[in-house]
Amino acid sequence: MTKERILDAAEKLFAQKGFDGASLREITAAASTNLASVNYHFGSKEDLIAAVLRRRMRPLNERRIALLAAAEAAHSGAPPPLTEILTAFYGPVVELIGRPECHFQPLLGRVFFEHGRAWECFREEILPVVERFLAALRKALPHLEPEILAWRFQFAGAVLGFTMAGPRFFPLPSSGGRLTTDAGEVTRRMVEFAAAGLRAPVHHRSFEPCTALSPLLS
Amino acid sequence: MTKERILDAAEKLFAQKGFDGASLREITAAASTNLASVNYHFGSKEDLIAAVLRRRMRPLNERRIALLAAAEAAHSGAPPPLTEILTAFYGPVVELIGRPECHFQPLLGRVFFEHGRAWECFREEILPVVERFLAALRKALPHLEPEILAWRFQFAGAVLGFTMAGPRFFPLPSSGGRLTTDAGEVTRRMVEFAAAGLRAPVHHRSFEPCTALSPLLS
DNA sequence: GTCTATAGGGGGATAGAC
DNA sequence: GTCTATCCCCCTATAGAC
Repeated sequence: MTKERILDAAEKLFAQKGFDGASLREITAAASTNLASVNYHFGSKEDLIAAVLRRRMRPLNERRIALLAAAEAAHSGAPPPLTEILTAFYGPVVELIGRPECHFQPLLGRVFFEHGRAWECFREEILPVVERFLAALRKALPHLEPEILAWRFQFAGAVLGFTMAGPRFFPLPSSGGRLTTDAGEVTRRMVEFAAAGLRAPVHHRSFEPCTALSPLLS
Repeated sequence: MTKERILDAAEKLFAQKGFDGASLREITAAASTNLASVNYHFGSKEDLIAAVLRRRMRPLNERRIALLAAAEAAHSGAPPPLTEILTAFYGPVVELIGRPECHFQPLLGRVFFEHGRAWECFREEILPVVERFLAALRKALPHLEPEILAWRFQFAGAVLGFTMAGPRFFPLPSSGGRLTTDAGEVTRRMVEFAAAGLRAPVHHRSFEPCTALSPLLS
């Protein structure tokens, strides 16, 4: 199917060069078709971007919700452990690493910095998921102020978004070369980091002693 | 100075529209000058991007190193607490929020997804800082395997990069509207999240029970 | 140092044949 | 559905006057 080939090529090139950086010309060339086919099948470049995002996000988000519901059901009413909630959120994305034909992961980080159709589409797709997971987290962490929980879930999302762009600080000379890309391993590391972060004690107004740094904290 | 006006306009427009999305035409128009002045002062668009990044990153990174050194000195040899190390890393960036003429923060997230000169320049500037902070963290967390520490510091960087793009999941209906943008408050929340994440217990191979999710973890 | 003018290429969109 | 050809716009870079 031409439509699928265009989506595949667009996903790959958008991931490599960004939404602005990849032209319809190179996308259609990579898909072994012509410029006009994009407008025939999708209408415009912006609509193509939205289609690329939606194709992956819809099943992804359904799986997230299903995993969360399964975790909740397994604990029959009691809130599931943070690790399970976070695994339901991260896991379906990290799984994509194992699919060589899928180049969606870097887009997941990029959309955060977009302002047009790409962001609107992503926001539409992700908002119900965020609401659903925030509700589960509120039950698991009832002592946390909603605003602090909201910040911390944003942080947890950041961990995912950046990790999916590839570990770009590394390899450093001092980190001894490559980092693992095993999906289960990566998920575990993100989950243990974010779970601890979500559970962190809340410091109101100050956590002394930060003597040398106090001017920073007003 | 024309050169400064170009840098200011470029920073603002790059932050709003991305490096590809902002054209030299609109940048020079915003800077009340002409196209040719960019090539006169900087050489090319890529060189302008590098100049925009370096102008902010150099003092920023010097301040990070100085704050870390001060924290280490204040503890006379003993490793400083994680909160101080992280405050030295985050603080100088978050401080920029208070400077309305500075639009550098979103760029800090964007560069992670770039592949050309922008990334090379960012990498050059950030690598010594990463090495320096990793060394400090190794002393503060000597039990952590270097590879796990490297991943976790990457996560800590992700928290910063995404937060500087603005809390884009929010405001959600359920989060009750706006989140604070107070610099000290934001720093504290990032620091407490990341400090807990860095200190998290390490789960090798599995953290049961994740019954409903076990297929995810291979 | 600053400008105008233009070269030269590449972009998205579309008309119209097949 | 698919293609070629083309329109028209905007891009970066540069030459050359002042």
